[in-house]
Amino acid sequence: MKVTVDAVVFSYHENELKVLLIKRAFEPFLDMFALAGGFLLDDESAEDGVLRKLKEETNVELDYLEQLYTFTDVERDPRERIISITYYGLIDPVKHDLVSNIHAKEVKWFPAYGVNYIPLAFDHKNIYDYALERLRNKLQYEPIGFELLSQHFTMNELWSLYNAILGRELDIRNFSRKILSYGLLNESTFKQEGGVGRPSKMYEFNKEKYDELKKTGLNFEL
Amino acid sequence: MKVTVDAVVFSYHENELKVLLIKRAFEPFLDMFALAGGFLLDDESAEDGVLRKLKEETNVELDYLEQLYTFTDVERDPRERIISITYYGLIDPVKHDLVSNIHAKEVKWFPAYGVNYIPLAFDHKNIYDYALERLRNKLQYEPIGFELLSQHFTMNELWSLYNAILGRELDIRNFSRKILSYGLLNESTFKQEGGVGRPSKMYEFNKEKYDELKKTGLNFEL
DNA sequence: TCAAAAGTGTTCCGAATACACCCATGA
DNA sequence: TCATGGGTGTATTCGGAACACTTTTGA
Repeated sequence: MKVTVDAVVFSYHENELKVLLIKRAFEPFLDMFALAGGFLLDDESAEDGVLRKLKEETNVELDYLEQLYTFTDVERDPRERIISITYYGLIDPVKHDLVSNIHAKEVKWFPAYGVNYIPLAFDHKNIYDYALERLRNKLQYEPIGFELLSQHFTMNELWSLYNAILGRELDIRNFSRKILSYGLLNESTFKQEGGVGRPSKMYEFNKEKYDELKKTGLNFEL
Repeated sequence: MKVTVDAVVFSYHENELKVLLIKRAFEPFLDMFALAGGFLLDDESAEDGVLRKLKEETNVELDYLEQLYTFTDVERDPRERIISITYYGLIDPVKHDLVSNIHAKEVKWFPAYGVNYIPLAFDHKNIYDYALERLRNKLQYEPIGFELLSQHFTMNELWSLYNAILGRELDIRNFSRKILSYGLLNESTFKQEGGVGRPSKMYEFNKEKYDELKKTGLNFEL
């Protein structure tokens, strides 16, 4: 039985959630857009396989990777029986530059909410939907939003990201208070540059603190 | 690459959460306890494969089945590269009778909290831990507790089940109010039999109502 | 009529929400 | 000094937690 790995990679830039798609350079589904991915090798774990394929096909390196689901429908691949172990990944926007290569005809960020209008190869639409739902849920009870921002960010940027992904307008004052109350953010020495009005404080996510709190049973919410 | 499916099957009887294990009849790990499972066939989905293997090895038929995680460590099987798609299942206690067969030397329910003291084959201990954690989490935000009870049950039985799985004593009055507030339980025409004191009302889970409410965005909690 | 367990009502507290005002900065 | 966006404080509301009493049944 053959096994592939596929990844739904999200990024947040231009005030929008984006997803990484490639235009297929081979049959089946030649020239159609699809998730990055490919066959898993015998000497690598699925995680390693995903990272390898992403590097090959898109040149991105992830900051966060989580297994999503394994799709096993008998008919999901027109060639033969192939199951797919799927992942979703998050990436720092400063790393979002893409590099063309022989594995794909095109590599591109698509607005996440426009993907519905693009036909995708295989059952990749299902996988994408599943990933988006998972991202939305997870965002609300795990501090993963930071993975989609640069190391130093303003509260407003974090808030905009939450609004964009959750699709509703949160009260920024309550949001800010809540986020800060977990003590997971350090004030950064960076200063916001440009823009009118009072410059915002910048923060950075304190991963060590998070790992420490997780042991004692932190429950992050909203 | 070979692919197996493995299942962590939970049941609740004798006021205890139990897990289904089999004693292996073949190498490797001959005579060791392990999860039910086996190789996935080319013409079946993973779900179908799990149900087939469970039927073969233990004769149980599940009321609830959910994919857990796919384990892909290169070294997880001493024979060769084998990945495992794992599931957890829940079963109505009236169906908990087990049947011996040629696929396993023994088929047995173990108290869930005693599994730590039993060496398990392969990486099945990891899988089991993962399943228990998932069950605990899921119990608190999806109405799956009913799947572990008979069709007709008392509020006290449901409450005991929650206490046993979550490992803490909930306030039964608040618990009862909360559960009933979702309107997912129908009062059953059954009457509790035997026992001292005032007989309890019996309820049954209304799955149709649940499916209906889920569409309009129910969020069950605790 | 008594014991045992089921069932209902009420108070209290804290967190979530909604909302208004003050502050810092650059032009 | 003024416009712009950042930051803080507070009243209100709602749900969760804690807790005590009444009801129903079988013996």
